[in-house]
Amino acid sequence: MSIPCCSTTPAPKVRDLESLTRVYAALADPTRLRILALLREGEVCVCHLHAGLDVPQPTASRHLAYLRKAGLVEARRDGIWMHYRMTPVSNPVVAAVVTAALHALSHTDASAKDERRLHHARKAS
Amino acid sequence: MSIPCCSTTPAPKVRDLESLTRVYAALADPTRLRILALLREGEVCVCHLHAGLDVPQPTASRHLAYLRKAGLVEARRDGIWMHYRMTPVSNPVVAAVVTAALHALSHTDASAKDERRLHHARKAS
DNA sequence: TCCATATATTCGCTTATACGAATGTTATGA
DNA sequence: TCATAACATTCGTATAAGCGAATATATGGA
Repeated sequence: MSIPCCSTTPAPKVRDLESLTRVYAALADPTRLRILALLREGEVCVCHLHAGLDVPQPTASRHLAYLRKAGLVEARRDGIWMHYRMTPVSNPVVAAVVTAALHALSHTDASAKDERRLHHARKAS
Repeated sequence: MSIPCCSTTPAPKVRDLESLTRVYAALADPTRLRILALLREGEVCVCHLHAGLDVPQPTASRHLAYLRKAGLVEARRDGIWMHYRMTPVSNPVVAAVVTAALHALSHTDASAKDERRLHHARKAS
């Protein structure tokens, strides 16, 4: 597997293992992985996210807060709605980890079902 | 980032998100990441591992058991000693995740120090 | 058989996390 | 100002994980 950071500029050090473990902890939950999969193609509002995931709204909100604190997603307010999107990861080493995660997610059945529910919810609203 | 599984054979499905989250949970601990970094170049016995990590022996043993249950490492007995090595991951999607982890680890200061301690312990024995 | 070394497991405790349910907050519009 | 919709947070509880200390297991040799 080729890692882009090595072929371009000297990669900044991952200061400590702590930051790396925080990313992995954020990925170690099925609901959060499903959220990231739904955000792969762009921002989604919370209402569509929790419809797509078929989980209670507070559950989606809590996991989004977790991902936000881990620096993996960020939010934008649009009136009543909050739109979440993936944060462009500046650290190329962490970016490679996230890219691998997204690739793995694209192979899961759960994500495929979630996407269908998401598209349905978006058409309905 | 190019992922080998897509350019070669059709990748087997990651059956469920559970297996994926178990891998990420296994990676979400600094001691376990450091262990994986030390195993990158081949098998290491527990005595050298816990010397290289500078942690108590039961701590190393517990984390090795965790990694073993997660399917990331396997052990071989050689008399009194147990040698651990990374398990060749059959699932190419999971393999890509692990490869990204190892790459990230290679950028940490902690791993560099651990390797120096490991080499020192090996020479001393 | 008995001992020493290497490794694994258990115990007690503390901390982190996940969930459902309930409640709080913010923005919009009547 | 009040009601409502969309989100966020808190509370209580259950479960999992981490650590130090102690203990158990296994192997090889005297």
